[in-house]
Amino acid sequence: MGTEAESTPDVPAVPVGRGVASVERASEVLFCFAGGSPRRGVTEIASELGISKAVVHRILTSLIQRDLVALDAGTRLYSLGPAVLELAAAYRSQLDVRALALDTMRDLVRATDETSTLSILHNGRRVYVDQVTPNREVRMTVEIGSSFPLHAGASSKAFLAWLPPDERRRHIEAPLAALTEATIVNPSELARELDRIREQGFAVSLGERQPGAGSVAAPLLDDQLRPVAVLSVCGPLQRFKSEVAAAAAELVSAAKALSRKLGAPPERE
Amino acid sequence: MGTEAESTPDVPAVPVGRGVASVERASEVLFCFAGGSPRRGVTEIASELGISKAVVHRILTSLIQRDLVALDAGTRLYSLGPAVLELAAAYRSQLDVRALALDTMRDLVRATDETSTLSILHNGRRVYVDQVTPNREVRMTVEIGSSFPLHAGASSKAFLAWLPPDERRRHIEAPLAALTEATIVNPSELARELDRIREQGFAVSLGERQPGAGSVAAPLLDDQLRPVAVLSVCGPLQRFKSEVAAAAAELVSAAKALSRKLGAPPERE
DNA sequence: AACGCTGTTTCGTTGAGCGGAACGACGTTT
DNA sequence: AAACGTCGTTCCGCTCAACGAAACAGCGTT
Repeated sequence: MGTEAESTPDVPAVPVGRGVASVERASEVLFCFAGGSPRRGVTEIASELGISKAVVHRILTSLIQRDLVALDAGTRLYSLGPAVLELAAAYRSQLDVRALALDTMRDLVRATDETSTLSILHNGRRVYVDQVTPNREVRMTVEIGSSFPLHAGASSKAFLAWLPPDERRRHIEAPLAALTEATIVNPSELARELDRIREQGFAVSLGERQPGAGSVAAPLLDDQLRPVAVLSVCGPLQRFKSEVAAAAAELVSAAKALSRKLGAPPERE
Repeated sequence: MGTEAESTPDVPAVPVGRGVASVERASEVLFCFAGGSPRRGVTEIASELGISKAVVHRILTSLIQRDLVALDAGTRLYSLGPAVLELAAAYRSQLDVRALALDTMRDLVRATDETSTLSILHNGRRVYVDQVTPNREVRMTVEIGSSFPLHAGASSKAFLAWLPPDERRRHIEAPLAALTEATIVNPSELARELDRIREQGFAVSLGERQPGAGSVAAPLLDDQLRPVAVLSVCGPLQRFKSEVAAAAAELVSAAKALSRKLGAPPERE
């Protein structure tokens, strides 16, 4: 029986019943395209995942039928297929946080004349799920679907600051990579920063994640006060510095209004 | 033995070897979220796909482990998970046509001051894979990943016009839904239009797919002269009407340059 | 309190999927 | 030009993992 204190916590907590092995292998195959070289052969995949060539080949054949994987007939190399776009479009359109936040994001852009973004937490990283950009010559844009670590940038820090203590600790204690010169890489300094963020209700980053970009971010909290998503306003660092205070004020009131719609109790003051 | 003239050509032509049944079922489960209600229960999915509840449950459990599917603990309803975004981001980043066309699209936007889009063919429909928008108060935007039928709109017609005759015929003979008042729904009229498009080298639509939107579109052709993707310039109908000729000229030269990079032979004239 | 509806789990049976090995198609090397 | 290496693909008998009917367990409703 023994506790679940495994040495390799690959699958953190799976109290659910058994799944289907071949489906999980198929998922592995899919994701091996996401990280690493985009076009790969059967042998390469098989050796990387430690399963037989025949199995990889059969799985790829199945995935091809649904266009989740594409086969270049010339090179005999496999890659992701167009159907993943279809799934992603469906996911985004049914993501209720996104639908809920969209109008507010438009308002934010109107009020600040800077870009507004929405991020969710996924797999220990932060992923952009939406953005609204202003009509300006110079404006900031992000790549929807791209992901970033949780210690750098305003949106990431906002997540960390409102995550449960144990999750927060896990991310702080991991080695903190310096994405830019401004990234906070000292764990105790980051911990202090997170406390301050939580106190003032929003996070600020000036080039911590990306050089030349600044942003303010605040969480959307559900009824358990867990951060469902993070809303941000961001722009080119140069001009954004002077806009931080104003943007933060708009942002915080927007985030609080959205949090209430998500079931968070109104501020007690 | 009998020929493969089945009554239901679900899988058009699969000369490849057998796949893995459970992987194909898992794909079915995934896609059932893409069409229809976004949040569904085990029983609903099982009855729709005609497989047992236990199997659906196990498949969902497997997909959850990779975040391809998410489970709302409260309602016990399943939906697509955030990992599909990850796959889509990977797909888009490795789509070579997209990388190839991006600079040209930026140039097009600069020259026309209207939105430029890139579409690919998938599953008998057209899917937007990228767009570049101009810095204007009023501008057109499309939803990346959303898909449309092949008979309405400039980009769709451009695909049809350059598809092999049999594929073209298949799409023309199907019932043509009127997406707007301007949609061409008469098969023979559409056939004539496609011939004209092919002759002049680009397609024009004034509100055929979406009311109030106009566009010109031209195909990117590979060495087999097959349409790999379609490039378009589009904008709000009101002002776009007067820009059609100029936009078309820019578009056609851009599309020809890209086609050459894709291996298409230079124009013989 | 009994019903009807979920999602979940159990368990014995069986056929689907596994994988080692053979095959065939290229490209490179000798 | 023949031999080799390497790739993707296919074959086929064995095995165990997935199947599905049925039982179970929560809910909300009647």
